[in-house]
Amino acid sequence: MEKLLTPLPKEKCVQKLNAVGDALYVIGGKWKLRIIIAMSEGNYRFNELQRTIEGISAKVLSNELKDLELNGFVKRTVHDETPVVVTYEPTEYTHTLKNVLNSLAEWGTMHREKLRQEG
Amino acid sequence: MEKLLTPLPKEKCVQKLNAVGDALYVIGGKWKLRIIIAMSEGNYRFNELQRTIEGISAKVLSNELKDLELNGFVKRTVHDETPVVVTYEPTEYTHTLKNVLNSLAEWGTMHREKLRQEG
DNA sequence: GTTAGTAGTATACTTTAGGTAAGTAGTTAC
DNA sequence: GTAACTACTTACCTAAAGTATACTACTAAC
Repeated sequence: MEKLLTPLPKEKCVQKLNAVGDALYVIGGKWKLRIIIAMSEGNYRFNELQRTIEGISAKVLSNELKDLELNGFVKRTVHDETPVVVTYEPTEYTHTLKNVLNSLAEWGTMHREKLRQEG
Repeated sequence: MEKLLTPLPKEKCVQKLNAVGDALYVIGGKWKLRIIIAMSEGNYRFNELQRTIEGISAKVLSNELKDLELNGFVKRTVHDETPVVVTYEPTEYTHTLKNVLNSLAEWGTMHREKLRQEG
């Protein structure tokens, strides 16, 4: 069996695998990236996020927000208003995900279109 | 509450959420992207993949490969050799994930480095 | 004959992610 | 007073994912 492509050295491959593994560890799962997108598009409040992200329950949203906050992607603020308002905002660090989000959204759009054409 | 950024219209946001949702539906989960990377780096055989991808079991690898084949990311070939050799190769369609994989690997590397510095 | 390699499958069990539904606590409007 | 909004929490359940070990069946080397 000959190789189909010139592969990177094994070490490089493992490095890439580890990098992607680290990324998935913090932003993997069904909801995290969607929450980040919804936040980045101006949805800052709990119920606003829940309404925007179709299918997510309050429990899951609550848990995921805590997780994202812990990992430095979300800043939670309780405002002194009445009724109480809580906002969740993307941090500076979240903006480093820009390329990831854009390439994923772009690919998803292309894939969706491909599926649509194939029926 | 004023908006922090000028958000896209709601419709655009939902479109982006759906696109990412579609993407995650086929390439989400703990292993699929790692398998695609390992394959793309010249690991074509079952045990070779299992050795390269740390932590994956034969059962999971077997299931994920079937899934990836079904979705058009993997071409499975049984070779007439002795002992029997089976190869799993990335398809043309898999190459459309290039940007996704690169941006994710790049971000993961950066994130890993950040974690390392923070201890 | 035994060890090691090829590529898996089978079985059984555990863990975790996520889903469902209801409840809590406070405020405001009618 | 009661309905509806805010932002959640709690308890329970299920299905998917993961772990562990053993097993098949074939070949080659020692």
